[in-house]
Amino acid sequence: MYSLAEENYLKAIYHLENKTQGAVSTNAIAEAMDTKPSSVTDMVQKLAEKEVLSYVKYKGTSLTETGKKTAANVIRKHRLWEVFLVEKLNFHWDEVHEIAEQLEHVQSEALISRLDKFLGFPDFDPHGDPIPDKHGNVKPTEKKLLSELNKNQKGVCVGVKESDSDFLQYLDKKKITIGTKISVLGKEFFDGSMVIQAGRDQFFISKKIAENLYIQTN
Amino acid sequence: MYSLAEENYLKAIYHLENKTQGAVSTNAIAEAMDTKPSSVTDMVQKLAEKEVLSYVKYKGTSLTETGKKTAANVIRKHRLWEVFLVEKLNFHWDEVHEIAEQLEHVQSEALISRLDKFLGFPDFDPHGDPIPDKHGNVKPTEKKLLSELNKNQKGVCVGVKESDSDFLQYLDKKKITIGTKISVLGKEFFDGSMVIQAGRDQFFISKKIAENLYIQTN
DNA sequence: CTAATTTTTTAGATAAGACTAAAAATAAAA
DNA sequence: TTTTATTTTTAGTCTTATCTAAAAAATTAG
Repeated sequence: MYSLAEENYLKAIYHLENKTQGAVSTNAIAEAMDTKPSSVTDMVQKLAEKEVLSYVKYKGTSLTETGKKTAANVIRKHRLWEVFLVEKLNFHWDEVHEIAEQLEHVQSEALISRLDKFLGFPDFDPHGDPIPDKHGNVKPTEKKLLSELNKNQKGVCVGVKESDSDFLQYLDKKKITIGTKISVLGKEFFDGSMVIQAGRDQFFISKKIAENLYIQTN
Repeated sequence: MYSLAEENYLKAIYHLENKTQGAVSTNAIAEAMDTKPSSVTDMVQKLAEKEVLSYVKYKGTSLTETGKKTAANVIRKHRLWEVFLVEKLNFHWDEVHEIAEQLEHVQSEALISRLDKFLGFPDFDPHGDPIPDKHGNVKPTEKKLLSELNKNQKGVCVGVKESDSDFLQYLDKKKITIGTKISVLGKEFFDGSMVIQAGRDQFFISKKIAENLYIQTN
């Protein structure tokens, strides 16, 4: 269907579209893909012919519906494999990205739908990012940083912002993982620090920690 | 390390070496890979430079120790993934080959060793073929066709010769699968038919069936 | 509103892997 | 042992995806 390179371009453009608005610039794609702008121009022209994106010279590109669906499907596969690696093979959150980058390109509808079932139809990957459904739809989620919550608000930990190794070890120690219920017992406006309930433990966390944890509140 | 194409060549040559003796001919490789002999010559010359095989013009090629190890490793990955697909994702024996052809090229030592553990360190793939260990060694096994056994001999079903869809359904119906213990209760020399005990059931099978089932007898 | 700078595109080249057509070895037949 | 047939290799092309260097738009500054 699509080559490995094409899938990677679609994925990168998809992510860039969700990060900023308007058409995606050639340079931005080049940087995201760690390649040269001239290579991007070539590829983008090819993908435009295939109608997965629209491209206007000097103006940038944006994915068509087909392109979005295709990209979301690659991302779906990536995230399902990440769940597999962490849940079944006991990898750590921060070890799975590169492997999933390879697994995401394996072509087989049947494989993915069976994997999905095997994993219990997960909604989020181990970093808390939502897993698109088989039609490429991502259910919009109320994902906020813990630091945005106020006293007495609560939610479920769905991910981290930066998956720094030290930070992940901290979370391990505090037994915070995807799915852990968290409520804000107190918040200090002076420094942004909080007292929270995480699972059945209560403890103090700094603003830096709170700004690195994603919470789903709906 | 090695490209996808290179890995596929090594794998094909490995299989061909085990099927016939002496150097493997260019034409044989071309047929196995469904490509043209001229392409094979190119690739084989490249692989000779990399010292994974030795190649003498017009005389054919044979894998070096490094080449054998590399090929066995790809085959190891292929077979482990097949076990995963059948045991964990409930695919049928005859559906997994193409998917495993893709998965076998995913590069990650850690992934394979964890997968191996997750699957309980299997010795055989769903077709009964032995899984090489991490050093590329295949333990020699006493694999015979059921039709070669005589009265009162027994063993364990380790695979099928031709994985025809009708045949697999027959095995399903008879509850014969990899690991099923089989003993020959009676054998008719006239037509090669047998009465066997398979698991806890006893029944009659034709010569055609017996010639299609691999049994490990040691 | 020109000039300078940045961004983007074009043109031409390269490497991997495959192909076709033709040449060279080897093997088989007469 | 020549001749014929088969196998294998070489030479030259093609495609995909990349690159560098140079040209062309678009932006920003003066």
